[in-house]
Amino acid sequence: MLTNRQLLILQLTVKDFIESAQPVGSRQLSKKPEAPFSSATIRNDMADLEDMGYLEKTHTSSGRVPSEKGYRFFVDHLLQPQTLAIEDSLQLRTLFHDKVGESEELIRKSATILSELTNYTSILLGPDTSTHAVKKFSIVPLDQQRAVAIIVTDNGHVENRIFDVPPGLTASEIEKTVNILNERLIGTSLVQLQQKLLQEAKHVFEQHIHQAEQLFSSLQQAIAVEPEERLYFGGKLNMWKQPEFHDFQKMKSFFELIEKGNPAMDLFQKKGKGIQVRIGSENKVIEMEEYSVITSTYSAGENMEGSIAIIGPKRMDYARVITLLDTLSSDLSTALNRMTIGQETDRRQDT
Amino acid sequence: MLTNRQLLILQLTVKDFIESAQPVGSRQLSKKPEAPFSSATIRNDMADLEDMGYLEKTHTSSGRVPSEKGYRFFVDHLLQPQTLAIEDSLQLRTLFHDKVGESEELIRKSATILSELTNYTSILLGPDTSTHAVKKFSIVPLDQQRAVAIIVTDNGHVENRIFDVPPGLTASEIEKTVNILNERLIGTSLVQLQQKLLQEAKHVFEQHIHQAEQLFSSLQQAIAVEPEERLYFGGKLNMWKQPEFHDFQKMKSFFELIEKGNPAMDLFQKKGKGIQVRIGSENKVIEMEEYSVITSTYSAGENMEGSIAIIGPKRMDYARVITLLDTLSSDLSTALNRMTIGQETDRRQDT
DNA sequence: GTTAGCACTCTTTAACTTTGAGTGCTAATA
DNA sequence: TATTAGCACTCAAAGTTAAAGAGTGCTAAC
Repeated sequence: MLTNRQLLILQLTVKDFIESAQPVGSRQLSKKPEAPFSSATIRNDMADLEDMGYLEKTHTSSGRVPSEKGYRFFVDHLLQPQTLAIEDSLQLRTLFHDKVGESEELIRKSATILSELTNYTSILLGPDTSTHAVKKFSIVPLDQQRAVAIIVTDNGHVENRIFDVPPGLTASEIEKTVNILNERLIGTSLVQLQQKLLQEAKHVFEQHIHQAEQLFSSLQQAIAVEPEERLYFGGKLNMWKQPEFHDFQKMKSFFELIEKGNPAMDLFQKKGKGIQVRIGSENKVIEMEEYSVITSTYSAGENMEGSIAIIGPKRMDYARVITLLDTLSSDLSTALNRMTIGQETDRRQDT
Repeated sequence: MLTNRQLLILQLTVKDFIESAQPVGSRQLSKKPEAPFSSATIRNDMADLEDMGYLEKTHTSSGRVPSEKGYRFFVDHLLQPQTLAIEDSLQLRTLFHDKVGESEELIRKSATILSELTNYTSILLGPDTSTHAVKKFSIVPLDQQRAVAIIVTDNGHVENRIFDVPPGLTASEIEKTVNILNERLIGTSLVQLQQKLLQEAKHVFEQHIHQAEQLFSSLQQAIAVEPEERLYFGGKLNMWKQPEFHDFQKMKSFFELIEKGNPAMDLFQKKGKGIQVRIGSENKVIEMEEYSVITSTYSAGENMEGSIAIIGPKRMDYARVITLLDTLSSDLSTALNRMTIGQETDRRQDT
């Protein structure tokens, strides 16, 4: 369908526009050594490419700009495989240099570095922690009315919530409560906690504890760990490093999009593994029409998955971001998996 | 020094400018029923006020704009005491309706509401938690190499940190460790923790625990609670509701100021109690010249203090913000104090 | 099939004009 | 003496016009 020269010209046009953010004209292209054709020749090819929908003009006599179809073709067929620049991989490496205890920390840092490296906005979705198993319960009374419930999960995450203690409950009864919880509910995943609490622990409570109902309902509330999806942002402000966003209205709407969170931009509509590129309206959301999103996934141990997204202008440096995301997500996976290996062995010993 | 009419005109000028964000001219003012003078009269007075430095012109034939001196005079002498609008106080009240367990939560919410009510950016500085006393220690082993150290303070705050466990340490030894910590260090404030750990607990460790040194240094790291100043922001984006910030560069520099955190803007240079107003260059920082800051303090129990700041354009609605801040800070104080009363009684019982 | 040449289009920039709100000053007025 | 009307003047903002520059499409020559 497309001649070799047309392919070349399309590629050069997209590349040039990605760099310069300016519509590229035939004369300009013809000056490049990679395109040793006259401007007229290029003009003709460009006209054809425009007819086929790969290029667009911003106005009748302007240079060409890639259409979404053009970007899509570029990403699918014209992307030259790239190796990570040395300085990039050095930067990435620093992430794993000083070892960090909690996975959350590592993920947060990844978001930051990614945004610094790309100059786009990065959004990391943490793995769904609700499948983590409870390692230990603890209750610390604060005063007559209140106590802190603490849940430690097997990945080292600590959830805590303050709750009301029924008046007159003695310290020994609280101790008993903790014991019951620990006996009955250790190993339960956070999602199942509510349910199991009812099934396994309720009757035990009623037998042993004074004022069981009140305590129980308080506990139930405290234990209701909301399944908050954890989003980590990097470089929220980066979009204004892009010239096409040097504009008040655009920045404003971008921020509103970001701050509003995922409702509008359901970024992580994961279909299949590997790296996904969504260009402009491929995001299926009107607010995202001006942006491209590149996503990838990483694993954090035993069927726990997180996602990485980079959001930038359609005129994004796809090649670079893709390789960057590729290596980061695999590095992140190994690092996070190593963190949980210990647990696995450990858990096996427990049973 | 100033005639009554001049005072009136100054007041009206400032008020008008605060509302409209437009330089105010003599003719415009003369139309207001509050100023039943001819434009020429007003013009003369304005000229005088300009000579005295209370007003400025943006260019030779423009209307007048308050100078910093003008704002200062307005705030000090011309502010009419205002009562809180009903809808405002209703909004504020919602804060305290549904009771929240942890003080942090309440403070965070205050920041949000304040920014919504004012359309400016709010920054709340949480009380210095490092003086809180430890209520309970706990250590939960995760696997052979790692464990979580948990510290609960008497206000219900939970600090946790993952640390390395020296290989070969037994479960009973960990239990012993926790016991030692709880025996020796409960009631210690977080600031003193490091020091006391060394003084009181080190020798005990050496007597009872195998591999004391390694464990001890791990613990020491884990316990090093950084004295992070906790800042809570509300309405970071609000500045672009102000017309004078409908400008790319200004918004950008405002964000950089905010994100960079306090180094540049040491907002909470508290001098004296009560409400402080700092206008433009009174902030002593070049980056803050365009902004005014109004601060207030609240108490969170027994000589623990937090601060509230509202940052907006110099053309800020001082009257409203001041009353708002006044009532919020006192409401917040009572709420937070009530939270800690229980503890006080409780702590007395302990000793 | 490629390229040179040319007329044409459209944006961008700068220069110029107009309009409107505002000022300062002077002379008249209460 | 304090206020006001009147008038000439200034300046920013908005609109208009003109020129420059980059690009296109098309035709004819190579």
